[in-house]
Amino acid sequence: MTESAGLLWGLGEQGRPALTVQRIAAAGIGLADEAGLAAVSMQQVAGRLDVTKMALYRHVVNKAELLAVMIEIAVGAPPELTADGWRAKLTQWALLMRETWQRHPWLPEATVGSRAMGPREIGWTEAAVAALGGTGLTGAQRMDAVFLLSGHIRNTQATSGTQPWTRDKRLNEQIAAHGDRFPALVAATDDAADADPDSSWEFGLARIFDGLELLIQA
Amino acid sequence: MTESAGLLWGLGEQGRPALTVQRIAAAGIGLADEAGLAAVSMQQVAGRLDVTKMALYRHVVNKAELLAVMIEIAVGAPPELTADGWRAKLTQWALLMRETWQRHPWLPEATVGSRAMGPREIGWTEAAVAALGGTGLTGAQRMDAVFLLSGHIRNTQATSGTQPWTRDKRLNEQIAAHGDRFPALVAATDDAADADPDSSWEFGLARIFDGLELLIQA
DNA sequence: ACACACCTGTGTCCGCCGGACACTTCGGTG
DNA sequence: CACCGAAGTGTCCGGCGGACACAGGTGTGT
Repeated sequence: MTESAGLLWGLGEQGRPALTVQRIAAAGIGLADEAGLAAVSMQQVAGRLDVTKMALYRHVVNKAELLAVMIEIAVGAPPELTADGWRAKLTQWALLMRETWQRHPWLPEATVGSRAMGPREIGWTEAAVAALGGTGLTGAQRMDAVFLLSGHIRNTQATSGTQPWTRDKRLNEQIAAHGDRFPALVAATDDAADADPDSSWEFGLARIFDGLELLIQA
Repeated sequence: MTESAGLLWGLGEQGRPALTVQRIAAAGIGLADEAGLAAVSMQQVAGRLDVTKMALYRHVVNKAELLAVMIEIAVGAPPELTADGWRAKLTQWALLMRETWQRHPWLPEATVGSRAMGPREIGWTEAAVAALGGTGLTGAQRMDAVFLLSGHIRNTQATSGTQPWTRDKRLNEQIAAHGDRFPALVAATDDAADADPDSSWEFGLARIFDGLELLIQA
């Protein structure tokens, strides 16, 4: 009685809404969205919740687990692919995944290496592999195709996977400065000067799909 | 006189061969090769040279510069592509780059993000772009093609870029445990159980080259 | 011959990191 | 009322990158 009365009365000005894994992960995601993955330290996350860093260790066993929960929450529920045909389905899938990764630019960086994957993350892979269902590809080929595609998505995500020499100012300067040593690069970059900055994404996607189509038709 | 005599006499047991950027970078590379990029700290590198960590800062301005020098030395001189035709040339290029990255498994991890590239590293890109010289592709397309290809190399390099769900034991266990939720994955992995572990590499390479060939012929 | 400047390496200090461990505090139950 | 377990805290540790002042030797101008 007394305690439930206390809870009721306390509800209004409840200063501390009780620490949960969800709230901790949300704080970490917010931090990563704003300041990058490197800014996610136990103290920063704790500070954002007005709590000592050690309090977090009551809810996550270590930083890796916090990261895992952050990823699982940030990727969100896997999509339903409504388009017709594997190519349209995979295009839809790639765009959705790209959107998600653009909303959380630290995701590519955080999802490298061997680690525990949550059900939502696996669900995304499931959706892509399922899209290749009626194509006649073997299981290994379907897995490899999804791997190839998602690798490309990761690589064209600016924050982490990207090769710096696509639109890198410093690189272009260096190429120009030592043009005699890199004639092919000078020619290519001159020609590419006013190209769509998103071209690598669409270019790669088209090549991959064309290559897959050739295999499927054979 | 005295000092040259001292130098001569000292030559035999010259305890300290003088710190240079090359020696420092070599120590860093050795460390990274053996224990991974994470093991490369200023103190560890210094310890390997029997020197205080602060001594290193006389030769490199900060850790990022040390990393840059390590990369430039580790990638080595760019190759001469002797094969005939763009496809054979790029295959040769990809294999050589893959060899280099296998010799230094930390390279993929170290070469992400925006950073200063050295002449040797740029030279590798030059070689690949040059291989696409007579194909009729525009400059932007040649750059995008090389970007796509080298992204695939990075992604299939086990240490960093790889998606864990290719041959990950834990993942396969989880798929099996919750098979009802991931029917397409169950089917695909069952079928792929005894596949070549290197299949993703060759699969992706073939798809990319096929896609490029289609574009070049058009 | 001497003083000076420079170059190389060192010691001390700082703030930040992840994390182990022992503690308080408090609410619910016997 | 006594107890227990859960939640949050404080203290400490080793390691990290790096700023800064300093020591020692060596070459050079006077």
